[in-house]
Amino acid sequence: MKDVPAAAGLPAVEAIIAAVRAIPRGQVAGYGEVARRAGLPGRARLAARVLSGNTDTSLPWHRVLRSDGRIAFPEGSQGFREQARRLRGEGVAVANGRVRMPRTVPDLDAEVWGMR
DNA sequence: CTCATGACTAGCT
DNA sequence: TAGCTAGCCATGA
Repeated sequence: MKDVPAAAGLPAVEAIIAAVRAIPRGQVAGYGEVARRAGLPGRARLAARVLSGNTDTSLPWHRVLRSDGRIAFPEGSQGFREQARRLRGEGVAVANGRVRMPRTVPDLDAEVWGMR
Protein backbone atom coordinates (compact mmCIF):
# COMPACT_ATOMS: atom_id res chain seq x y z
CA MET A 1 0.00 0.00 0.00
CA LYS A 2 1.37 3.35 -0.93
CA ASP A 3 1.39 6.09 1.62
CA VAL A 4 -0.66 9.17 1.06
CA PRO A 5 1.46 12.29 0.97
CA ALA A 6 1.63 13.33 4.59
CA ALA A 7 1.33 17.00 3.67
CA ALA A 8 -2.23 17.47 4.88
CA GLY A 9 -2.45 20.80 3.13
CA LEU A 10 -2.31 19.51 -0.43
CA PRO A 11 -5.23 21.08 -2.33
CA ALA A 12 -6.11 17.88 -4.17
CA VAL A 13 -6.34 15.86 -0.99
CA GLU A 14 -8.24 18.55 0.84
CA ALA A 15 -10.63 18.99 -2.03
CA ILE A 16 -11.43 15.29 -1.92
CA ILE A 17 -11.88 15.34 1.82
CA ALA A 18 -14.26 18.25 1.45
CA ALA A 19 -16.18 16.48 -1.30
CA VAL A 20 -16.63 13.44 0.92
CA ARG A 21 -17.76 15.59 3.81
CA ALA A 22 -20.29 17.18 1.48
CA ILE A 23 -22.12 13.87 0.99
CA PRO A 24 -25.46 14.18 2.81
CA ARG A 25 -26.28 11.66 5.51
CA GLY A 26 -28.10 8.64 4.14
CA GLN A 27 -26.73 9.21 0.65
CA VAL A 28 -23.81 7.71 -1.23
CA ALA A 29 -21.43 8.73 -3.99
CA GLY A 30 -18.92 7.04 -6.24
CA TYR A 31 -15.15 7.58 -6.10
CA GLY A 32 -15.15 9.08 -9.53
CA GLU A 33 -17.97 11.37 -8.58
CA VAL A 34 -16.22 12.53 -5.45
CA ALA A 35 -13.06 13.23 -7.42
CA ARG A 36 -15.04 15.08 -10.05
CA ARG A 37 -16.77 17.23 -7.44
CA ALA A 38 -13.36 17.97 -5.98
CA GLY A 39 -12.36 19.37 -9.33
CA LEU A 40 -10.24 16.33 -10.15
CA PRO A 41 -11.96 14.52 -13.01
CA GLY A 42 -10.54 11.09 -13.71
CA ARG A 43 -8.85 10.85 -10.33
CA ALA A 44 -11.16 8.25 -8.80
CA ARG A 45 -8.12 6.29 -7.71
CA LEU A 46 -6.74 9.31 -5.97
CA ALA A 47 -9.95 9.60 -4.00
CA ALA A 48 -9.62 5.97 -3.02
CA ARG A 49 -6.05 6.48 -1.94
CA VAL A 50 -6.96 9.47 0.18
CA LEU A 51 -9.68 7.52 1.94
CA SER A 52 -7.38 4.57 2.50
CA GLY A 53 -4.92 6.84 4.24
CA ASN A 54 -7.48 8.93 6.06
CA THR A 55 -7.73 8.60 9.83
CA ASP A 56 -10.41 11.18 10.58
CA THR A 57 -13.29 9.27 12.17
CA SER A 58 -15.66 12.14 11.57
CA LEU A 59 -15.19 11.71 7.84
CA PRO A 60 -18.15 9.88 6.23
CA TRP A 61 -15.87 7.66 4.11
CA HIS A 62 -18.48 4.91 4.29
CA ARG A 63 -20.70 6.90 1.94
CA VAL A 64 -18.22 6.42 -0.87
CA LEU A 65 -18.77 3.41 -3.10
CA ARG A 66 -17.53 2.12 -6.42
CA SER A 67 -19.20 3.20 -9.62
CA ASP A 68 -21.37 0.08 -9.67
CA GLY A 69 -22.69 0.79 -6.20
CA ARG A 70 -20.65 -1.93 -4.55
CA ILE A 71 -18.49 -1.57 -1.49
CA ALA A 72 -14.86 -1.30 -2.54
CA PHE A 73 -13.60 -3.78 0.05
CA PRO A 74 -13.45 -7.52 -0.44
CA GLU A 75 -16.58 -9.10 0.97
CA GLY A 76 -16.11 -10.33 4.49
CA SER A 77 -13.17 -8.07 5.24
CA GLN A 78 -13.37 -5.87 8.28
CA GLY A 79 -13.55 -2.70 6.23
CA PHE A 80 -16.40 -4.18 4.26
CA ARG A 81 -18.43 -5.06 7.32
CA GLU A 82 -17.68 -1.76 8.97
CA GLN A 83 -18.83 0.22 5.94
CA ALA A 84 -21.97 -1.87 5.52
CA ARG A 85 -22.77 -1.44 9.19
CA ARG A 86 -22.38 2.32 9.09
CA LEU A 87 -24.48 2.61 5.96
CA ARG A 88 -27.32 0.58 7.43
CA GLY A 89 -27.05 2.82 10.44
CA GLU A 90 -27.99 5.68 8.17
CA GLY A 91 -30.87 3.84 6.63
CA VAL A 92 -29.02 2.81 3.48
CA ALA A 93 -30.01 -0.63 2.21
CA VAL A 94 -26.98 -2.84 1.77
CA ALA A 95 -27.63 -6.21 0.14
CA ASN A 96 -24.91 -8.68 -0.73
CA GLY A 97 -22.20 -6.08 -0.67
CA ARG A 98 -24.01 -3.65 -2.86
CA VAL A 99 -26.04 -0.54 -2.28
CA ARG A 100 -29.06 0.68 -4.17
CA MET A 101 -27.52 3.42 -6.23
CA PRO A 102 -29.69 6.46 -6.99
CA ARG A 103 -30.97 5.36 -10.37
CA THR A 104 -32.15 8.08 -12.70
CA VAL A 105 -35.59 6.60 -12.32
CA PRO A 106 -36.79 6.72 -8.73
CA ASP A 107 -40.19 6.72 -10.32
CA LEU A 108 -40.49 4.93 -13.62
CA ASP A 109 -43.87 6.43 -14.46
CA ALA A 110 -42.65 9.99 -14.06
CA GLU A 111 -39.69 9.21 -16.28
CA VAL A 112 -41.76 7.53 -18.98
CA TRP A 113 -44.37 10.26 -19.01
CA GLY A 114 -41.77 12.95 -19.01
CA MET A 115 -42.95 14.27 -15.68
CA ARG A 116 -40.51 15.82 -13.29
C1' DC B 1 12.77 5.31 -17.43
C1' DT B 2 10.35 0.80 -16.54
C1' DC B 3 7.66 -2.12 -13.48
C1' DA B 4 4.37 -3.08 -9.95
C1' DT B 5 0.31 -1.91 -6.99
C1' DG B 6 -4.19 -0.08 -5.78
C1' DA B 7 -11.02 1.39 -1.18
C1' DC B 8 -11.13 2.72 -9.72
C1' DT B 9 -13.93 2.77 -14.63
C1' DA B 10 -15.86 1.71 -18.86
C1' DG B 11 -16.70 -1.46 -22.45
C1' DC B 12 -17.70 -6.13 -24.23
C1' DT B 13 -19.35 -10.97 -23.73
C1' DT C 1 -25.77 -9.55 -13.15
C1' DA C 2 -21.15 -11.53 -13.50
C1' DG C 3 -16.34 -11.97 -15.57
C1' DC C 4 -12.59 -10.24 -18.15
C1' DT C 5 -9.75 -6.86 -20.27
C1' DA C 6 -7.64 -2.59 -21.03
C1' DG C 7 -7.06 2.10 -19.62
C1' DC C 8 -5.91 5.57 -16.08
C1' DC C 9 -3.70 8.21 -12.24
C1' DA C 10 -0.26 8.57 -8.59
C1' DT C 11 3.50 6.75 -6.03
C1' DG C 12 7.51 4.15 -4.90
C1' DA C 13 11.30 0.77 -5.90
